[in-house]
Amino acid sequence: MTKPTTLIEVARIAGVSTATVNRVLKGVGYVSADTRARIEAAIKTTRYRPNALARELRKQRSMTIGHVVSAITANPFFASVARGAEDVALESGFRTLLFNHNGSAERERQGIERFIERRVDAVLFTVAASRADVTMLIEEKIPVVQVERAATRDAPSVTVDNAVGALEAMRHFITLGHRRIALVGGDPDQVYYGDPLMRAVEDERLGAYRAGLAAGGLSWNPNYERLGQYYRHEDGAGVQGYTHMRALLAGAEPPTAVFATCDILAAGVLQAIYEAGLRVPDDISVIGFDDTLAINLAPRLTTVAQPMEELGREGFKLALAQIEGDAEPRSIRLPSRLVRRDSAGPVPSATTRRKRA
Amino acid sequence: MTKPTTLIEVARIAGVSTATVNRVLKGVGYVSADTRARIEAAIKTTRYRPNALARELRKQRSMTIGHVVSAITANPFFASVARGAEDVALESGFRTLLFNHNGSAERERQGIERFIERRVDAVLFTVAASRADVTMLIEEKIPVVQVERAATRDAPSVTVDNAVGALEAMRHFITLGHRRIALVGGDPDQVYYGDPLMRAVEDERLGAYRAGLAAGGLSWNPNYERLGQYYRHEDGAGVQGYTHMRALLAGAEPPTAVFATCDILAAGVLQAIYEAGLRVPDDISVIGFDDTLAINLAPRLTTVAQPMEELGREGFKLALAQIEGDAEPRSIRLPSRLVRRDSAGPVPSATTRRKRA
DNA sequence: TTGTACGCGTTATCAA
DNA sequence: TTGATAACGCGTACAA
Repeated sequence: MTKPTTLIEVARIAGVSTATVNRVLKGVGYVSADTRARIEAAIKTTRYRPNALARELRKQRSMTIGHVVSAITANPFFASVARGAEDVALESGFRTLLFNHNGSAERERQGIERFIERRVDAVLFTVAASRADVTMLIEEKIPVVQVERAATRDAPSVTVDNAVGALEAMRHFITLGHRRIALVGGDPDQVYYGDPLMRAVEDERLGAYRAGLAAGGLSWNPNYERLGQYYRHEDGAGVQGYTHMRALLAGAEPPTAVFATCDILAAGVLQAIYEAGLRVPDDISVIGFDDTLAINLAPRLTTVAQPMEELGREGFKLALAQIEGDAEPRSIRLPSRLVRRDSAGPVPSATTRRKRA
Repeated sequence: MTKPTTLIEVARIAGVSTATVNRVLKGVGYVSADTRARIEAAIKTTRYRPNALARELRKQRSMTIGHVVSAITANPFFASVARGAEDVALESGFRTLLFNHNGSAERERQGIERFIERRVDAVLFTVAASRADVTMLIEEKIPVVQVERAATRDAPSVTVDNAVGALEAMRHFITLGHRRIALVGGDPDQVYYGDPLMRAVEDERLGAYRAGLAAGGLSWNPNYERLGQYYRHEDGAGVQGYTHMRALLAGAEPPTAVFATCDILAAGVLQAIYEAGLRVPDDISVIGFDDTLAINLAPRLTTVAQPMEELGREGFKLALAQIEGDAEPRSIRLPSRLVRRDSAGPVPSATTRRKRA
């Protein structure tokens, strides 16, 4: 509350000009050892702290990047991406301003508005709620980077090759002898209103499931494909996966393997299996996606990991490149990969299954 | 990159002074309908955005509060608290600047340093890494609020009454007929170096366990009390609970109920039980603490919930009260409460147990 | 080697 | 009803 000391005050105490104080502060230019000592003493005794607001106003550079995320509480994925971005930003002397839009385009708009007023040097979208918000920033000439999903091709993005890891998962199932493989996943048509760009994530995962089936010589069974939302913001997470799995178990020929395209869905799948008194992977194998909840589930979930922190780190780097005017910032694509843990095992033999029944 | 329009420019275009523009911007004072229209037109065509940096410098009020958290990725608890604080801050026109210290006092120090330079109006600590950082801010006359744990009595805090919910959990176990109840929890002596204030959380939970035992007429069994860290920042979460539960199961008389004082520990407990081929709650009942992972585990975990978002909200309110100079900001204490789901059931009868063995 | 002085964009006081 | 003008705290070009 008592106002902090200013540079002017330090100068007055040391009996020099602000320019000289600034020289010792920045460590540039010539300063006699004598005056330097006096100034340093003054800085110490007054506990002087530079005012970042004034500096940023003067330099026209806020050293801040805004990071819009869906909702840090809805999916640990976002927390990890945010942390990756924060870490690398800090190293470059930047701070990140985090903002949760919680799925609301209106709220996102307000957040962006404040980012602009705050004169952030760039904005990261770890999934924009609305494409309009992204394009608005582009029009304002503010560097933008889209992480995980791109809403427009007019700004660079760092996305994940979802297919590579998903195909690995499918191959794993098939190698283990599974022939009745179900999918519990996000519906490209429902997620983000089926936007042609945003749905790429779901298209890739779903595509890999189907391609994996074909590659294994298995035919596609519509009853084994359960598509919907990942989770709803209102109710608790997991319910979607649970519901899908219940339906699958109630079907004529339940699958022996389930590929859930999100760990939160996988958690629900495990709950339904548990409730049915079945064991994983003895009766049914499960593979998830993301590697968020995976390590905490029982059994420890085999899952397709996304490089979450790296997404954040690369996102920041792309932003920095634009801030510094580097020519043509390109988009980046990172791989996903299968992490084998304990939820995927050999298909139960007919005898095993009979014994258990 | 092209610099944004300034108020001066708007004034020039509208052919008035900055003072007049400011009047219409703020909606105060007298402005003729005619000039108002001209000014509004100028604002619209130039897409003018006020510069928050300049405003804050001038007003000596950053409308920003810093929020130091342990690590938003280590425990979803922190993400929820952060979100609660952000939500209510936004409503009051404040923004929050989030900072993860990741358990490092040194990193926390740097974060604080930047908060000060940024002239944040207050700082929230959702668990400080070092008491020194809290006291430093107090000396700088910057309002501080401690959330979940207090490192010093010299600043207000919003904490949780851990005992009330924990006792409820113990009573629940006892009502269900359990007599062999184990604890898997944080060790007051290890957590935060056994600091007398910081360990209050663990003291309360552990105390409630013992008190609950006594209240149920049960004797305390040292073999049933497994204390340690919650999780380590390096390796994956959950391992601690898993290890503890393995030991418990290997003992002579395994417990029929386990109270884990953190959902992450509970997740590990469930993993060990699952691996042993036992069922929850049929063979063993489990209750967790926090209500973070709970909803996603199998079976859905009965747990003692902390009002996480409310912790954040109240934390901000306490900070705001200090900023506005309200007399004597008091500390606040919120209740915890048992949330019954599917992981706690009646103690298995001797016959049931024999049949299953 | 050191100092002067202006500008960054707002807010707000005081005159007109 | 409107306008000049002085801060806010820092950085820096230029002068001394």
